[in-house]
Amino acid sequence: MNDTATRGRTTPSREAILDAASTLMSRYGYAATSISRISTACGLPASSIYWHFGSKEGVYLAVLQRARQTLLAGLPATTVAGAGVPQRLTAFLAAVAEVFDRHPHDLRLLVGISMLEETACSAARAELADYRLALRRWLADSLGSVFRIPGTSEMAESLAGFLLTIAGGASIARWFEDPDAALPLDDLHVALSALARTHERGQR
Amino acid sequence: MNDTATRGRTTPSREAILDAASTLMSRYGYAATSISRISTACGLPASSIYWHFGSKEGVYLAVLQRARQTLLAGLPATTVAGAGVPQRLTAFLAAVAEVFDRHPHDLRLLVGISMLEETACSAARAELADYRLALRRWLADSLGSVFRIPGTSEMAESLAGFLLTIAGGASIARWFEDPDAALPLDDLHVALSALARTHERGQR
DNA sequence: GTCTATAAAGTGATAGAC
DNA sequence: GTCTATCACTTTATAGAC
Repeated sequence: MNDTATRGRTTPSREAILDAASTLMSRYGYAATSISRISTACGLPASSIYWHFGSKEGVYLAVLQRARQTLLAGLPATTVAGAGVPQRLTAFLAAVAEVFDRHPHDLRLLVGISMLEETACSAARAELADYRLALRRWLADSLGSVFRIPGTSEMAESLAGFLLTIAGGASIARWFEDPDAALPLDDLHVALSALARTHERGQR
Repeated sequence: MNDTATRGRTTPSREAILDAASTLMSRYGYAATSISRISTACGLPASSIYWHFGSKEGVYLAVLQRARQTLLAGLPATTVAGAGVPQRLTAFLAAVAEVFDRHPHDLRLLVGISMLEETACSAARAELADYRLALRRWLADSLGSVFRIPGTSEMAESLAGFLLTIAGGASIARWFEDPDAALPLDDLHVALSALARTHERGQR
């Protein structure tokens, strides 16, 4: 990928290409999404795609960056309101579920985008790692607010990791079994409450 | 895919092709794994691959079938021994973790194998669904043994679904972050115990 | 910035000798 | 069952007119 990716920040045609590419890639994966399919999907010739993004990997990288921005921009504040821990936990989990429901597309790009070991350039790997890290950060800070502890505490980090794992697993389940599957909110409430109690007792 | 896939059940060359194909597909996904790469990896010409499996989809299907058999054959008995529920739950989770550690390859085929919406034939979709269902069945029966309830009870099924989700999410985490990441056994013990108590109280 | 045209390589799949 | 050779097509990517 050369530096042509820096040309033209948010022109309509660039966005149209990214729309087509992200739809196709989240559906079929990186390898199975060809430039020609993107071209027919967005109506622009292949050479325009190369002019904007330089290479197929350049398209992939731009798709990931936009997906990350979209999803992170849609996250609510990490300050959770509510009288007690159970109420705040319920409110927080509802917010998580809403993000989960609203962004199946972007989450699939994060979670299920074909294999990465050789397919993607290191920039794409870094982008995905940042993506995941930002989600984890948001979860930990929000959980800190729920339990009135620092978001950087071991407990908040640990609970965030557990929740991120479940969100990833639920994203798989949604794709394998039921496209409308939601997060198991009740189970999560019970499980996170129990884990929090264990942490507070200092048993870990 | 034609019926040539039924020729020769377990000849050495057939196994060699499947070894190469499953390694490549679990690493790079279905779309990014070409017949020629399989050919060079196993040392047999492309035409031999077509003679054995009829098509690329035929190879994929055979890979999935063998992965399923391998993984399911390695599952321990669903009867869990131990004095009390906590002991049996610990023993069971250790067994799950061992399967998780021992079969990263087969689990990746189940979980991460590129996108499926159009790539795979319906036979492959059915194979994957069966695969997942069999795992779920084993989890539910084992959990039934742990809690001394029927494996078909709502509680066992519900806990199995929760655990399967986490195993899938952990498989993602293993691939994204840490190749040696294991299942969060302590967290799972706490979470499953709490969920079981909630079920037994009939609160769900 | 977008168009047509095309190069160079790789793809799935097949034919036919042995 | 495995080999070489090959077909028809698609792939990524570029050249150059407008």
